Amino acid sequence: MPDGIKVPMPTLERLATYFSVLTDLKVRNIETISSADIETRTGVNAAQFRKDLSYFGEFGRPGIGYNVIELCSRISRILKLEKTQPVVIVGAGNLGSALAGYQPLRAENFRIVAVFDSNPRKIGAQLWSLTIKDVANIVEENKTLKAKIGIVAVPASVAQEVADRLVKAKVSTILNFAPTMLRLPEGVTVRNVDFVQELAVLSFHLPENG
Amino acid sequence: MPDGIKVPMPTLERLATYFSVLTDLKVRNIETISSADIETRTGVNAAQFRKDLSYFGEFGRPGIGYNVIELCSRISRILKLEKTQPVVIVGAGNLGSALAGYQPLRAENFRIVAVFDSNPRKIGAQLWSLTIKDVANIVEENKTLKAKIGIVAVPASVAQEVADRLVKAKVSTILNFAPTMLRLPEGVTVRNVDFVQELAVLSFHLPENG
DNA sequence: TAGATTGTTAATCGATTAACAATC
DNA sequence: TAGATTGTTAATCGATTAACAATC
Repeated sequence: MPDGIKVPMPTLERLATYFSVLTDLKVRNIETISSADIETRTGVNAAQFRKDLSYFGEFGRPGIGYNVIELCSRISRILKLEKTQPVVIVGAGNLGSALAGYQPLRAENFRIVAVFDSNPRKIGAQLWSLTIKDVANIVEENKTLKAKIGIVAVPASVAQEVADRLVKAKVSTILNFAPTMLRLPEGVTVRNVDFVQELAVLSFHLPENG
Repeated sequence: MPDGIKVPMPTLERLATYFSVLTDLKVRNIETISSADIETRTGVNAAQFRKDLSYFGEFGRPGIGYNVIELCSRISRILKLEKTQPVVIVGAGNLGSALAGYQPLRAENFRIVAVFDSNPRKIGAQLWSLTIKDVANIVEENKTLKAKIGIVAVPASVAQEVADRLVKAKVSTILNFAPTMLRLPEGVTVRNVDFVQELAVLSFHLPENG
């Protein structure tokens, strides 16, 4: 995987899609696929697929296609999904709790290792197999947990504060569910998931009457 | 709002962001803003902001800027957020439950009017102020509910089946949380939210060692 | 009037896709 | 060899941004 070239964000997002489709094919014992197959299964143009892979090297054999197992494992390596990633969640409300118990994350090698909250009523309570911890101790706690991925599942009003704490706790990538723009230092990657925004876009597409 | 011109998807997404920022400014009694202000608050380039608005008409005054209240209400109209939108959720698991109780949706004029599930243990149970209903009856139920927006919060294995039912129930836009590509008829809009994909992209950005 | 800021055009940038030589 | 399909180049498409005349 030649580095130094910047990979377009859409390519990375599609890579995750390919991985999920390939995992499925692997389970179903399908050995080989072509870029054309990928197109029918994902809607991504075949040339797009090949181009996406080309950022990371050569993966297929002309005339034959791609070996499912090999391609799957190479994408896994590119996305750093081979080893289990510890993840911390801040916010033990409905959303944080749902995420903590979300099975597909575990299936994909992400392990929720701690859930933090600031509410004294929640601290100490059990959530799935975890004990909710005081967010005030996150810097200390993460010295042993060593999570590099953090999830912000708190109201917008306290999201920046929580994000700052995560950065202090040496978390370097953040998935933000609060509908607010986080200001973060260089080197920290954020992705925002905004349910209201998603629904607003759908709302725009609603038929005019009816 | 001259129609017939296709609005880029990124523009629509940013429109929702502007709306949320403007709502906040309105509450804080700020009367006027410039595109440069928007840039500092959202990170969106000032020219981009003006271009985004230009798809829908003229909104500001040269030399002055934009009236917060007016701009807010016009974006609200563009995104069809002025009147309350009924929304149905299929899937009363952790995620569906969290979404049903998610306050910011309500604040933005989306009203969860029903939650459906297929599990007999869940059907009839209370969730917030709603009674969980049998998904088998969704077509019938939605004749009175008249929801045009549906949320799919079920496992990937049954997502397509659920989406088909939603379409039969005259839902025309779907927010899909299942990590699978839904095949839907022309005229039905889908947006996918994939937590695993989000984390996979973050995973890619993780520092090589540490 | 001078200063600020819009709406829009034109230039730039980047991502998608078609086409094809290389190769299995 | 003939047919299939890759990896990559070049053409196309679309989105972002800089620049500026219009205007408050």
